[in-house]
Amino acid sequence: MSREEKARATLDSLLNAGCAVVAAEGYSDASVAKIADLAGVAHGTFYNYFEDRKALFNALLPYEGLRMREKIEQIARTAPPGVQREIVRFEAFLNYVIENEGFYRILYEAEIFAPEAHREHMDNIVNGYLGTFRRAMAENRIRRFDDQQLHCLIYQILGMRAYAAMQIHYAADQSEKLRIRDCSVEMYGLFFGQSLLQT
Amino acid sequence: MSREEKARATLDSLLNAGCAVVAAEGYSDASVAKIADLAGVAHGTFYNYFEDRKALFNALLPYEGLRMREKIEQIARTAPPGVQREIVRFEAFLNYVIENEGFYRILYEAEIFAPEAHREHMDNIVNGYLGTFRRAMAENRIRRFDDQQLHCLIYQILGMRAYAAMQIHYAADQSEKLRIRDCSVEMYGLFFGQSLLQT
Amino acid sequence: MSREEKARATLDSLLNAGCAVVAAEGYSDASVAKIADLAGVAHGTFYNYFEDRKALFNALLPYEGLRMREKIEQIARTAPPGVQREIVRFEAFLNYVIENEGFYRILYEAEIFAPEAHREHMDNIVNGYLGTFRRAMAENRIRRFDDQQLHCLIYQILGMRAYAAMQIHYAADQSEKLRIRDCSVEMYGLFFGQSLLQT
Amino acid sequence: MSREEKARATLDSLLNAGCAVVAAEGYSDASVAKIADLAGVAHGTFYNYFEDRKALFNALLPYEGLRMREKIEQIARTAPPGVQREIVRFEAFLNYVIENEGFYRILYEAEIFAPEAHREHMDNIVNGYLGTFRRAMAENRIRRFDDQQLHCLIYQILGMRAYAAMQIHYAADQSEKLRIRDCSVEMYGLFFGQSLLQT
DNA sequence: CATGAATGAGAATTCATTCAT
DNA sequence: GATGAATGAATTCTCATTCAT
Repeated sequence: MSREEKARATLDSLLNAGCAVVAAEGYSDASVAKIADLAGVAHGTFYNYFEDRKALFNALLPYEGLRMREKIEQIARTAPPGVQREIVRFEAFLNYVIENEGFYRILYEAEIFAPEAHREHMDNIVNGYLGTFRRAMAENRIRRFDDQQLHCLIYQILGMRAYAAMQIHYAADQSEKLRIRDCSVEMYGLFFGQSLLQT
Repeated sequence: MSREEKARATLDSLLNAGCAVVAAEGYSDASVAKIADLAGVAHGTFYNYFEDRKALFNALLPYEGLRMREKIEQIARTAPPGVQREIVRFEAFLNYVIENEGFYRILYEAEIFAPEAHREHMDNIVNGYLGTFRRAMAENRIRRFDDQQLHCLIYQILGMRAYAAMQIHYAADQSEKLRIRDCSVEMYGLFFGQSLLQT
Repeated sequence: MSREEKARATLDSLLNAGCAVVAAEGYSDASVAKIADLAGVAHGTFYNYFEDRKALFNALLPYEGLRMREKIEQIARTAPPGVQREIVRFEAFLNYVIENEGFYRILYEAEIFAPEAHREHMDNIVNGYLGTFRRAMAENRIRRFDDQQLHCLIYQILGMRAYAAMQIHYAADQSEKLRIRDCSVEMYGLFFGQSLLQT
Repeated sequence: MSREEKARATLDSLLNAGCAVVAAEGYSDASVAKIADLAGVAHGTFYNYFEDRKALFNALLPYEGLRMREKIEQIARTAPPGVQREIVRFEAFLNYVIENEGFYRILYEAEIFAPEAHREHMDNIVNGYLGTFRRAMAENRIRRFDDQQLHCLIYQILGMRAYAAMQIHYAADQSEKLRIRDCSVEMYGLFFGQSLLQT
């Protein structure tokens, strides 16, 4: 391995260790010592890669969040555009949460412990939806909304999926998670489908 | 003041100080020292009233959350039962968040820092909605759902209002908060109204 | 011991330990850990008495410096006022340095590590001299100087005694220290006596 | 550039960077990292030129101190030997301090952070004065002193100029610095001139 | 020689909690 | 029951130095 490759590997170790520790114990208990230990590097090495603890925290959500968004979009593209695709997107999100147990904490504690990253993550997602909705409006697939309305709409959509994820997260076992997922998708379709159609 | 009254006054001081400090700085930075100082008692006194720091945290949400729920229901009761009332409830919640700036933190950080209280708070609210919806179904005011569906529905409703609150919380100024509130209520009505009616 | 007395005793322990450690190793190597250990208290206790490490450093010079100034003035008062007394004062200072080995570091490193305290210490001493010289001028015991001149004069006097102290501090052994002291006093008299007299 | 020239250039970079950083932040905060960065070399390169951090510190004072002594002597040679020349020397020193703001720290913190270099610097200066005074005595320009007396005399002279420099260093602005300089020279002449003449 | 990532000992500081008064 | 000094484990972060490339 070249020097550069090694550095990249160390950075990845730290990011992965960061994710693992935060997933397991939350940001609050994710000490630099634990993360460095798990990454297999000296404590000081941490600070060669991150300004401080907060900097790692702010790097976690982009690192994991991008992975999630890509996975979801990849699946979403298999569905026909429009309401149908949005429902697939919702389901894909819930599946991601089910399959990546720890992601829930990384994402939902970020508002508190990695506010910059959280804001950016939110903005990214909101912007993605803005584009989707504007296209849909342009093509007359949904009714018209002004920008303010679109923003409020999107936040409420995000709230639905966030709280569906919460419900799943706190479910007792795997089969309950799956049941909640299916039922949430159904309810989401109910809410979502009828409300946005042309009148 | 009798001994008992004095004790109750001290307890209240601590709870109020706890709310104030958490509202201002978040649970994470709400040290026992700060809370005791603000309450005007010695640090040691804190432990005569709470097992430990976590115990106070878990007491905060019931203390403030009840106040909120009462305020909201009081307003909700002025509206005719059914979809209309639920929309009023939603608006009342957003108004509460606007008027009680610090409450947002007490509530939304509780999932992390006061998980027991948060769970109970959620259960209380969910149960409230369960009753409301069951009555509405019994009276044929809304379509029928089974229990699983009701739970999922309610979580999504809570998600909407939580994220509308988030949007308001991060709004730049008061007038923007009010605009978001009004627009969110409108969107909520859109989602909510059409989806639940009898088909 | 009452609670208050105990607190005072702890504070004294810390101040004395601070002096001892700084005297032995210099401010630079005087860690809070070493000082607390020597004082026989927990590390955290240190911070019940001092804002931070710098605060202790700034407390050291007043603590020791006052002791020195009192000792010197007590001796100086035994001499007749005027040039004679000033020479006694100079000698008393050198004796203090000889007898209080560690004081040299506390005093001369303070310019770097406890700048506020050093500034105040200097001002105190300068003001003391200002008074002395103004009285002497008023009584026609020395020639006249304006304020600017007095300040410059005093700084040079302080430089003499500081560097005489330095010479003593680095002397190989006790007898050499004493020789340097006596000789410095003699030279000081030479410089000092002739220059200030009325012309 | 030959290999040797390049090495010399790197060494100079490090020495100049060392001076700059110490002048700006003091020895205490002059980390190897800052110095190497400013010199434009890798951290590891530092250790090809200096055993350790202390070694650089001990190199700084000779590097800058020599420059100062040469400058001063060059000016001093323009004055007639004797008391007159010594006063010019004193003034030249104060001017050097005024013109080389950062030098004050390099010089006066050296006693603590570069004790070997400081000792040598002092010895060099003391020896310079010893020669001067011995010549002056041989030529009957000043009264006679034995070696011990000469040493004490010289230390007190050095003290005067050091503290005059301190007074200047802490002066509020440039014009005050100049006033203090002029007044200090005057007072120095008073002390110095009358005391050393033949009696 | 130059590089710069890795090291790890050690520094300052915080704070929940205890307990003698 | 109230007090507040004492505790000490834990945390974040720094930096001189090393050494494989």
